[in-house]
This record gives sequence, C-alpha cells and structure tokens, in this order.
Amino acid sequence: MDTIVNLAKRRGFVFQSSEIYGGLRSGWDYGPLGVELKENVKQAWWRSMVQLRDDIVGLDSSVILNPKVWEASEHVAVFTDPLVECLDCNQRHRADHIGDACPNCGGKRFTDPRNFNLMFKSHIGPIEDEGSAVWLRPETAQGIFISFTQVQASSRKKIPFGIAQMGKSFRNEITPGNFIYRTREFEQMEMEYFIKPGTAEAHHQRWIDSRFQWYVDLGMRPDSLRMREHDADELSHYSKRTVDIEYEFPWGWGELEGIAHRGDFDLTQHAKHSGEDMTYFDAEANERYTPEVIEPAAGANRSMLAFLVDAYREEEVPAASGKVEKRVVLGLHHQLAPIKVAVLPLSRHESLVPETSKLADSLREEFRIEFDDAGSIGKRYRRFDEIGTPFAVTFDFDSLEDASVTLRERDSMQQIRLPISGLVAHLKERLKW
RNA sequence: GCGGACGUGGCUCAGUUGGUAGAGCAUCACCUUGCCAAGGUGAGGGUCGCCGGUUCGAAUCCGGUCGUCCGCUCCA
Repeated sequence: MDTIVNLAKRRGFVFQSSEIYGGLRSGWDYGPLGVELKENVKQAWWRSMVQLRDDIVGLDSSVILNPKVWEASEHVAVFTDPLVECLDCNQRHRADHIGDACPNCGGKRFTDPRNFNLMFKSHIGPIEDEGSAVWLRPETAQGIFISFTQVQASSRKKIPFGIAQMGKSFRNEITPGNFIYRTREFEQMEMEYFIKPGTAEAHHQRWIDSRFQWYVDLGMRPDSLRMREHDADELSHYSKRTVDIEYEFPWGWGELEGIAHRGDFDLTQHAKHSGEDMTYFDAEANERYTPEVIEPAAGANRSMLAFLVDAYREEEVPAASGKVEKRVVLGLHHQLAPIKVAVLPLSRHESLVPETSKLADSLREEFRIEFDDAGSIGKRYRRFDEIGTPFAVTFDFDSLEDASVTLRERDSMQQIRLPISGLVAHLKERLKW
C-alpha cells in the first residue's frame, strides 16, 4: 500500500489537502493525474448507467436540502450514536449495546455517553440559530427520492426505470483512514431503480451481477473481487437486503459498492412527512402503488483507489546495460488511463522537436495526450508506463522522410510503424469504449 | 475519542553523548545518447509539522498542538 501512496504522491495523483497548514484530517486533493483518473471512473459509470440505457436518466440534486428530508429518511435519528468508552480497556461501544459490563474486558466503569453525529451540520443565512440549521447530505440518494415524481413526469419514464446521480456526500466519520478509502468528504455514484412491488428479487440479482461485471469490464481482476451478503444485524435501517461488492485491498477486503433493496421505505417516509403523494400510476396494470427501489451505490474515490491498486505491477525487464531492471506499470484500462497517448520526439534534435510538437497539437484535438522531450527515449517510455499511458507515438528521423511514426504499446511493449495520416483513426479504434 | 508508533528538501531516508542540516532518487539547464530509464558537467530546492519551554546554543531534551499509520466502534 505504501508503494501506491508514494506513487500517487510522486506522480501527482493524490496528495494531502491543506498541507502547508499541517494538513486536515481526512482531506485529500486530487492532482493533475488523479483528477483525470477519478473523472474517468465517473464517466465510465455514467456511460454504462445512463448513456447506454434507455431506462435510466440522470440528476444532479442539491447538496443542502430541507432538513426535514433527513428526519423523514431517519438519518437524523440513526446517524447519531451515543457512545461510551470503557475506562479499563479504552474500547468504545454504543451506549445501548453494553448492558452493565464492557463486552471486551468485562469492565464496569465507563465515560459518560457522548453523541457522535455522523452528519455535518451548518446554517442557512448569517444567524446561527436552530431554525436555520441544515445538514450536508450523507448520501446522494435522498435528493433522488424527493424529486422522484418530477423526474418521472418530465422524463415520461415508465416503471421500471432509474435515476442516477454522482456527487459529493459528507459523513463525519469517527475514524477516517486507509488513504482515500474512508474520508469525511467523498463522492458517490448512486442509482435508484424504481420497480413494481413484488418484482424486487429478480431486479436485485440482475443489478448485483451487472455491477460486479462493470468492475471486471474495466479491467479489475475477478480474483480480487467478491460479493458479500449483509447479515440481518448489519443491514442499514432502510434496507431489506444488501449485497456488497468488495475488493481485496492490501489491508483486507473493503466495500466498493452496496446493492441494497430499499423496499418502499424512502418514498413512503417522504409521503408521510411531506404530505405529498409519492405513488405511481401504472397505466398498463391499471393500478396505483408506491414503487420499491433497488439501489446500487458505489464510492468513486474508493473505486479509483481499487483500480489503482489493481493496475499496479512491477516487471523485470532486461536492460540495455545487460542488467535486469524493474519496470513499474499501471496496467489501467484504456478508458481509465489519465493520459491516453504520449507524443515523443526520438531525441531533442532540432529537426525533430518542431515537427513532433505539430503532431502533438493535432492529436490534442482528439485525445488527452502529453508531449515530452526530456531524457532518453527509454526513460520517457518508463515514465509513461508508470502512470498507465497505453500508447506512445514516437517521431524519429525517418518520420521526416516517410511521414510515419512508431506506435508503442504499454502492455505488450510492441512497436508498429504507422503513417501519420492514419494515426488518429487507428488510435480511436484502439481506444474505443 | 482512547492506546501504541511516527512526522527532516518533491520521494525514500541518514543525522552519533544538544553546537546553527546531509545522501540517493526526482526536477531544471547544457552536453551526450537515438526506440525501452538512471553517462557527464552544473543548478535550484529544507531551519528539520506547528507553538511554547529548558539551554550560551536544539532537528536532537520537555510540554502542548496538528497530522499520518496500526487497533476499537461507524460506512459508499
């Protein structure tokens, strides 16, 4: 894991936020390569979830919602845990879980209960009184539920259909950690799939399978992935059944995504609390009902981390010097790679650089590329291997004569010669989603 | 939050019994090299997380604080 964190820092994927002021617990900034990678993960999700489907539409709801939303969703009640600490072994427990003795050591002396509120509180307007209190959303899902009827009506979608949303959520986690795995500010990719009551089982299984496949399609090793069914006692307050997709991180298995069967809990709660009708009229069946919901909810940051960890490899390659050297490669899926094509003059010779720059300018129109002329050609290949760049285009002295370039591939280290005129079409085909 | 470990240039680290910081890698320039890195010359870059204390003098001792890592409860 340290290797990944070092690479992330050194090459500008992720570094600690507010570092000049000593950092801020759980705050991370995504650097030039990190923002590309994270956006590519989100884009891949949006593409598979919205663009390629006729039955799902997108939404970008507000982070700050009417506080009644969180009362209806029961987050206000559930996200506040009174915790006590055992004075003998210093373990922390929920006050309602201990009886009269510490479950860990049997101690009977505790600190006073203290409330840990998992939601961030703020205030609307300049006066900080209770009437102005608001919460930062702890999940994007509620923004979808409360506008369910508007989205349905305006998009004219018929059940079953889904509403997808990506965005930041905030949880005042007691213990953030494992790099960007658990942070207080994080990005979710959530989709609420509204279905006819009684059909949940089949829909649920379909989503579990297709979400698992999504990670595999983006290059993740299936061996590093597993599905895990939640026990009854670990289910969220809103869930009837949840299956997690987990990745085997260096520190152990960790959740990437939870696929929950939320029943009609949320729509029913909001109907009750708001007084609004949240039901749906099914014209085909000629009946009115409150839809049930299947929710695949993924974490963008931890998915990105998993893709990063999974792609990292070190290879032994014979070097020109005769020695065996280490080659660090990020075998990222083409779709996720921050930089798609490296554009390189074979050397800094004055006849090569201007022509290569021109080539770079034309490729920039089509792909996220980078031009680099510093150091030997082999060194530059290695630099781009390390950040997962799938292709390198090298302009050499022959190029001046035959208008062709060398295309070098990261994974195979194979090289082919291509006319510049056909380069864009070739790369487009190879980088196609 | 509690317990333990830690915090020195971009990265990885060294700094002996306290006397005002070094290395490797990386970066940049020039040369060299010409398809798979680390050849030459030179340069930039740190006051040692932050604040305070002890001392003639602290990166090195003490206190506090912030942050990181591991463990415990929480989660996408």
